[in-house]
Order: sequence, then C-alpha cells, then structure tokens
Amino acid sequence: MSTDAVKRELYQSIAKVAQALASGNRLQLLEFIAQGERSVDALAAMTGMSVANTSQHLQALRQVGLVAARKEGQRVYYRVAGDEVVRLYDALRLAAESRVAEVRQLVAEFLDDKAALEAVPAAELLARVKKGLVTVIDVRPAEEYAAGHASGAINVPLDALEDCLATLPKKREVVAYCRGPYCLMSLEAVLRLRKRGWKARRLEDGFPEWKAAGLPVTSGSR
Amino acid sequence: MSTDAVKRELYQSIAKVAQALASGNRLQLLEFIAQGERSVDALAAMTGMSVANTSQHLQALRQVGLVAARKEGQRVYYRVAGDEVVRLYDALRLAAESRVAEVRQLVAEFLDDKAALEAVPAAELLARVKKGLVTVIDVRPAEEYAAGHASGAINVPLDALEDCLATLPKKREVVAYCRGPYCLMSLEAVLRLRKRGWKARRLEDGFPEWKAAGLPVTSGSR
DNA sequence: CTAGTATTCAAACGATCAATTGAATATTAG
DNA sequence: CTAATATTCAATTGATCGTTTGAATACTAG
Repeated sequence: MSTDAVKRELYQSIAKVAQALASGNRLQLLEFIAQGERSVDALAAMTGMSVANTSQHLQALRQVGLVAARKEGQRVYYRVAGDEVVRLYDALRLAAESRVAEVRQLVAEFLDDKAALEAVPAAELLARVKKGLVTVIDVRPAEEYAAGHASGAINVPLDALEDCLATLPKKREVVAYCRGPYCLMSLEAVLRLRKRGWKARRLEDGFPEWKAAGLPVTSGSR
Repeated sequence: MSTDAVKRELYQSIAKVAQALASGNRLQLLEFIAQGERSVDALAAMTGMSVANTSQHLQALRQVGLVAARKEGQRVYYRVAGDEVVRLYDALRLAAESRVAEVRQLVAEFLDDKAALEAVPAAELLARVKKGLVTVIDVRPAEEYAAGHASGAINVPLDALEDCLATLPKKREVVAYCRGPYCLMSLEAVLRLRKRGWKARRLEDGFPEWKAAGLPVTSGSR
C-alpha cells in the first residue's frame, strides 16, 4: 500500500471515532456511562430513548472502542473503555464551549444565574480535603455512589438531602459534586444548603472527570 | 424552554463539533493548519483535494469555531482557533489509537520498524535542553519554521539535511521534530543522521503539540 | 477599465446516518 | 418444558453529508 493511501486510511479511522461522537444522543449516553456501568434499559430510561434505538447507538460507540460491554444474566452492562475516553469527551466539550457562541449561550441559559455560585476546581478541593477544611458530599443516587465515588465523600442523594442535614457539620464548608458540569444536581444541592445556612459550593466537574484525572476513588462500600 | 429541551440542544451543539471532525479530509486539513496559517490553495495542494472541496471543508471547520480565517489581499488564511483545538485533536487521536485495533495496525504498518527508534517525550527533551545536553533541530521546510518553532531549535529542512551536517556538533545528541506524530520527516532525519554516525532521536510529538502544551515557542527570525 | 487569480457559492448526485417498527435471540423464573 | 424479560437484528423512511461541476464574487496587476 502506498504511504499516501495508508495515511488516508489512518485519518479515516480517526474520523470514525469522531463520527461516533457526532450525535447528541450518543454524547448523552456516554456521559451517563461515564458515571459507571449501566444496562441498556437503564440508559434508555435515563435518556428517554427507545430501547432499540439506545441499543443501536451503544453499538455505534462500541464499534469504535469508546465503550465496552459485559453480559451478566440477561442484562448487558456498558462501561467506558478507558480514561482517555473521558478525556476526549471533556476536550470536545471544552473546545465546543470556548469556541461556539451557540453553546456558550445555551450554557448560560441553562445555568442561568445559578452559575453565580462559584465552582471549586478539583485540585483546590483535594488540597482543602487534605487539610480537613471541607465536607465533600456526593449528591447522586445511592446506586451511582456505590458504583464509585471520590474517596472521602459521603453520599447525600439530592432526594434525601433534607433527611441528611443532621449529619452535616454546619461549621465546615460543604462541597457538592454530581455527574458532571452539565448536571444540575450539585447546583440544586448547593442552593438548598445555602438557604438553610450552610456554607456550600459545588465542584467544577463531576465524578467522571475526577476519576479520569487519577484522583482518589473508592468503590463499593458506603 | 424546558430544561430537557435545553439539555438536548446543548448536546446537539457539542455533537456538531464532533461532526466537523468526522471526516478524514478535515482532520488532515486541521493537522496542516495546526502547523501555522495556511491559504486555501496551499491546503488544497498539500492534501490533493480540489480547491472548491477544500474551501467547503474549511468552512465546515470554521462554522463550529475550530479554525478561524483572515483575509489578506486575495488570499484567505486559515489558522486554528486556539490551543484547545489541538488538545481536542490529540485527545481524539489518542482515544482512537488506544482503542481501535484498526488504527493500531495502520500505525504499525505506517511506521513499520522505523518505530523502533525511541521517541523522546516533550518533558524529557525540555529538561535535557536546559542542561545543554542536546541539539534540537526542526526538520520542517523553512517557511513553516519561520511561522513558529520550538525555542532554541535550529532549522534543518529535511531537503537540506546533508548540507547542514557541518553545523551540527557530533558530540551532542540530536533530537529532531516535525509536524506531528504521523509525520515521517523527523524519522527520516533520524535515520539519515544515524547512518552518518550521529546520535539522534525524534521528539514524540510535533510542533503543534509542543505549542499547545505551552512550551517555549519562537516566531519569525531564524 | 480588463485580464487573471483566489475563493466561495449553488445545484446535483450517490452514499451514509437516525429513528421507528416488528421480529429474532438469549436468558431466567416457574 | 413455557412464559416473560432484556437485548439485538433487519428493514424502512426521511434527512444529512461529501464530492464534483460550473458559475459568481473579490481582489490585484497592468
């Protein structure tokens, strides 16, 4: 094969990966999968897509190696193929945010003035955790927390926030995180905590970014 | 607008950026543009595409904000919109390489056993440069060197390698870099230098990655 | 102004993609 | 074994993408 032909095929192969990301539905699936393993029907329910359609999109992602699947019983569980997939997703999101006016406007509209709540960068949070200055809460549902969470974070599902208030020291600042930068759960949690007198902020990113950055993660027990 | 609808549009907007990358031709264009500003006809000549087709693909890239254009005289020069674009391209390439068997095989075939020449990571090179242990050469054509190059690198175009040998100290190791990981110029240079008794290696990445990583860059003079 | 060059636009074709539908397969419960 | 569930497959339709072609626009040189 000529060098030129090889080169063309090489670019074409990389383009296939980009093509797999070129669908809002698949990006949404990927973001959910980045939280942890998920079955097809769970993903279909989360995204509101039909099961057949979900399955088809998942296979598109699997075909280019962005996600991997594991069969257990009658369910098939999908997971991201590796950390570099999350990094790719984030690089894509960042490039889109910083350059496409349309996205910036949508993000602004989406976050409204809630964005006024300053977000804590991961590095800063880690440093403050080590000094024992903050309480970190994971506001995702219990199952997602069980599948994996930032080490040291305690699970306070958004639904049960009010019930858990007693366990949160009011003196220390609380930092909440959730699924990712486009997930509103941590914002909601921060708003509700502040209303009740806590000092609260949200983590800039979510769990997948935390994990992909190689920061400490715990799986399983609560 | 409902939160759900906003979210869907948000993902759709990000998907548009991925869609712009989902074409081998556009990826190739982007890689050339990452070297420095280029006019439409220059890019058409480099890629072997028709001018009209090149123009159309460039506009696809521009529409999503990955590249920007500047008109000077009767020419339009395209450049990458920012460092995060190079980072996105690299994240895409890395994800494709690490996960798609097809790409790995193509890369292997492309580089053949030439890949046996160990590549120097950028960080290591920088450290060795500071200690004065190595001579860094930029083997790209003079125009590309003039448009921007790693600080301290001297221009030894591949075409003129043999003419420049006298200026290269034989005692110090030589590290060559070129356009990027898929560019063979630095490999070629290393092979030729080694044949003549130099100690030579190539940089792992190329100039765009060097620049995007925030490493020292010089423009203009030679 | 005219001729020439660089770039973009517009229309047209075939190829590929997304979503829906209904059926097929594989596994578990009983 | 049968019934039920989870997932995938296959076929269809409408929409979008990539390339080519030829013309239109914008600028420069003379």
